[in-house]
Amino acid sequence: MSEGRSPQGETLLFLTDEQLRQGAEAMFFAYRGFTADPDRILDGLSYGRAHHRALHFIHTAPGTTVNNLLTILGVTKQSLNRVLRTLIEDGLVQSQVGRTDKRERHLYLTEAGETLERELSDAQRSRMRAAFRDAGPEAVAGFRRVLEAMMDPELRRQYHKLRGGRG
Amino acid sequence: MSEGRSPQGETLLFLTDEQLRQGAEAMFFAYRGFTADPDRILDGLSYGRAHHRALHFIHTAPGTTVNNLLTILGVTKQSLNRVLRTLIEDGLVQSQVGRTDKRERHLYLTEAGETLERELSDAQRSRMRAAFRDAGPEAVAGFRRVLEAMMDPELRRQYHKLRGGRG
DNA sequence: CATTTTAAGTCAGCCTTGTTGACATTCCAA
DNA sequence: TTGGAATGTCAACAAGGCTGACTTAAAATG
Repeated sequence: MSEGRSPQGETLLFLTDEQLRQGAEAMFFAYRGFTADPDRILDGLSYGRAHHRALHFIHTAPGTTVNNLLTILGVTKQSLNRVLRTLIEDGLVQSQVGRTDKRERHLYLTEAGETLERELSDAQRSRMRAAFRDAGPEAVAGFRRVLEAMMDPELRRQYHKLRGGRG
Repeated sequence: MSEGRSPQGETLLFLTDEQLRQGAEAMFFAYRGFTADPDRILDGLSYGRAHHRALHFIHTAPGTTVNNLLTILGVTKQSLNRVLRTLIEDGLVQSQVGRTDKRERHLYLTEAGETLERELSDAQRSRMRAAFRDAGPEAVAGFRRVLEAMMDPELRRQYHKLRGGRG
């Protein structure tokens, strides 16, 4: 498809409504694939996708506060609390009172939490690895560029913050 | 397959666990953006994301049967039926008994249905258009290549079937 | 010091959207 | 004529969102 050599003069075929519609459907179908493998694992346990997301981001940002996690996940504290409570009860997540500000709780994965997080992430990554490999490095770069441009500015900020120093 | 200049010798940095994790987070944040605009419109009406999906795919594949739509959406007939019933009651979707096989129902958008579908899709597309434009045609091609590689084979088949003749 | 604000947690109730299971109807096809 | 497929419907349930109201503790601020 259009290898845009000429930003001005070209037909911009990739911006037609039909192309955009196709892109939307690709997002829909791909997201299903993206969540399918960890979902299968979670089905066996008494957890859902919400638990996976919490584990994922606590792993990524260990010591994060509850408030910070709320912002990242984009849910209410009541929703998150329901998930977090079971994870803490089950010994997958540890909540630690803040040292400088004792109102805050800092969240960490326990060893068991890390183990489950790894199992879920491995399942998810193996599909992504195959997709990335099939598509090649340049496609992956484009993939990321488009996804990033699609985010809300506030979420993009969060995204960069998470990857800061690691990316 | 891999575009790479040096399939063997290169570091394959884009396949490290950290890079894959970053890709997963990009998917998560971008999908939020992807659904945000139509969701805002739906909030006002008494509809949800499920209604949007039904409208979208009936628009894309007019005359589709219920069973076909079930496969595409990946939900149970009971779930779809609940959504479909309200759309039909509200005069957005028309269900037509099949001519050759009278068990089947063929689904079409009414004029009102087309109007709402367009409103929702326009909202979604305007963000995608901006993202595509920002990222450029080559990035968009990569974006689509990766998404397609991420789909379940059965869904990829559905995806191609939908775009057949149009894509 | 008194007051206000912030962080977190909790309770109750509601909605959407997914699920199973059971069952009826209609109609094609062997 | 009978079996099976496609559809529709009813009931019940679960996950995971939401709002609103309220408490506790601690920090920040006047």
